[in-house]
Amino acid sequence: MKKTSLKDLAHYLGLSQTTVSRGLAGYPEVTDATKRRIKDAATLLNYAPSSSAQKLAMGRSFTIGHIVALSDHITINPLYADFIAGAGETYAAHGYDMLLSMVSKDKELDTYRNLTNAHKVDGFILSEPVPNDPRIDLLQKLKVPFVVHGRAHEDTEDTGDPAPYAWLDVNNKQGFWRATRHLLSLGHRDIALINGRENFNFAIQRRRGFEAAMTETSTPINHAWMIATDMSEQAGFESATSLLGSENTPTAIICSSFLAALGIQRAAAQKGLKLGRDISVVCWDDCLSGFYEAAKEPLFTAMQSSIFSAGAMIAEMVIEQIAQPAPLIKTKLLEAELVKGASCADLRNARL
Amino acid sequence: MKKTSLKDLAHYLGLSQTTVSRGLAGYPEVTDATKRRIKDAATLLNYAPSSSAQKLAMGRSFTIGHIVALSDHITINPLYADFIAGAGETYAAHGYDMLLSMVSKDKELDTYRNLTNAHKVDGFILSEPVPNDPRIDLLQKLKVPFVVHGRAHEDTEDTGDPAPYAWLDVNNKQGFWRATRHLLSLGHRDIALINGRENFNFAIQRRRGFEAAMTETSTPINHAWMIATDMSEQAGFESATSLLGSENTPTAIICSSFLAALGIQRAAAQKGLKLGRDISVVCWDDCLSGFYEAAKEPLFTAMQSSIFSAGAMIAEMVIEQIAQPAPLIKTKLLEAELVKGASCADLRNARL
DNA sequence: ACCACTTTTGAAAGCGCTTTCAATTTTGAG
DNA sequence: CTCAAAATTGAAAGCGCTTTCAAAAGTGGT
Repeated sequence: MKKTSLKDLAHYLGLSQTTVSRGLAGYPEVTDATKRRIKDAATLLNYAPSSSAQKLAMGRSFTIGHIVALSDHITINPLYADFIAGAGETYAAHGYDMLLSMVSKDKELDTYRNLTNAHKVDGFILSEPVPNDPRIDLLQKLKVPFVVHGRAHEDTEDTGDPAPYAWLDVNNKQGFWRATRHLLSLGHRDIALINGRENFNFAIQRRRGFEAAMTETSTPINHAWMIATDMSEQAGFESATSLLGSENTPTAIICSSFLAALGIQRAAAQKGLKLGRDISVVCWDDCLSGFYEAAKEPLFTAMQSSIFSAGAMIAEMVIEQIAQPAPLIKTKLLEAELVKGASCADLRNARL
Repeated sequence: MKKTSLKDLAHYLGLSQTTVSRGLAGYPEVTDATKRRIKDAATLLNYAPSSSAQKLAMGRSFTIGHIVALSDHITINPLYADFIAGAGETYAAHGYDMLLSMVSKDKELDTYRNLTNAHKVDGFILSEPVPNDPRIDLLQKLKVPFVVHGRAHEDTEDTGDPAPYAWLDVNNKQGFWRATRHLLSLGHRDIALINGRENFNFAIQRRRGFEAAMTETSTPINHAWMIATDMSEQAGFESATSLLGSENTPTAIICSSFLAALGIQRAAAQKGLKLGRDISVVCWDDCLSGFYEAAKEPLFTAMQSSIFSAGAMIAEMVIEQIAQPAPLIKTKLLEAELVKGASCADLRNARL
């Protein structure tokens, strides 16, 4: 059976294409009665509008581009997977599609250019920005809507001030500041930091938050206890093993990922230390899906910020920006939420 | 500056749209000289054809759909990420785009239907087929090209016989048969299996390969040594710890993933056993990117089969199928390659 | 019954490309 | 030179939709 076109449908109904088109789009000038008739016939004849025709007529593509640059070794990490899952769900809900383009690093900028010029996308999401990111310059020059996940420029880090581009980021500094204050308020003073590597901005910001909280409470910082490493279980295990191995050990550890926290737990267990009694842990938790058993009280006290919903929100942001006639630049700074788990000891009621 | 259209370009060149269009597409009836002229002007004016117009005119979308169904907890595992990275690269090389749609399980079939009816894609890649997969039925009814990664039907497992749909799969049974024979040839008889869970077909096939090799050499199978568990580092660690903990231990372990092999290594190390001397390991290796340091001799003896290139090959397959006027169903069975590493002891030269 | 509105419908002009078919130019054999 | 065949170019008809603008139909106050 051949594909039914709008024309076929209109002919079948004895109406004009105009009316049918409007009816399907839900325009108010079409009577509810005819709208019904149209929709029924559409399902009956199994009609679906041709998206390329719609795109051409409307001059928009209803597609958002995500470009991931592959280096020698690919980097679609689980964080990114969760992120695009969140975005994807929102796109679907708004009738948008996601165009995922995987290209080698050297073709990256060209790909942004081509997708834009060919009108294949109405906007972009840009991930993992680096300082003075050339992609941002390019997209601004191309005048195509885009939202950055994270921030590329230092100066906007703390305040969340309007920047020349739209972004969504989580307040990493504030998050670790709060985590540190929480431990301090429980009476901890010997606090270690197992952070991510400082290639990307978020790790720097988290360290600053930690330092700020320590400094403003006149708590001495032990620099031997500040570690910047991978955000993996193994790295967490190794770092914690070394921290807990010396004679002088911290009473609490702040770490940058849930996975690392699991490693810390393993290291502690191996040394016969109990989490939340002998050693306290607060971790950053991106709420990766598939990591937790449901219906359980949280294992770790954590600064939680779902990367899935970050994806969803950023998707809303591009869609909104596309809808705006004037280029409106919005930014959004998410605050991580302190969720108390069973991993922190209160030192103020010292052993009775 | 406004977007340059074909009309603009033709006008600028003093040629007709027809000629310019043909020139850009590389048709032979256009002189090389004018072709040059056209291409130069195109780059000069920064011309890029509107993809929606092209799609409409040609009746094709040059887009391949990948649909991932999200359950409560999302499952974009690193394997799938590598897979679509491989596919994505091939798409880019052939001028195709990838449409990645993330929808909840209950909307999955509708999404296939909609994308097809709206002509948003020219074909699909279908992942993780289950027995009697409804998606396969649907796509066949819709008469849209598609290739399945893996096989849904038992009966085609062993022979690679033509099935009513196109697929690409790796010969899991043969792979583990070879791995087992390899260990047997080195003099091992006490071989354990740490397999993936048997929800999906590949784990069943691998077990069968193992059993076949053992049976045909009249080597007794110890069923207590056949474990089906997650394919994670932790699961590998735990399984190996228990295998190596009893008084009666295997001399070799075959396992279903590189990650699990790492866990086995850790368990062995903890018990003071050296890999390739005290205990031998062969693993299945999907060649996930980002897991190995470059320029190193392989850690494990493994059955290697790159999932990245599986993605690339399957992409070629859909593209080819789309190009065929008649619906041609091709299947491709990949053989994993036995790569020898440092993880296997040769028991035939017993301690001298 | 009439007029001035307000609703509802439709004809037709795009959107920017590909492609058919016809027209024009070039080529080369006689 | 001539003329048929080959090579090159162009006019115009779609592809299937949206949307402008005009026409037709309905509404109600007098």
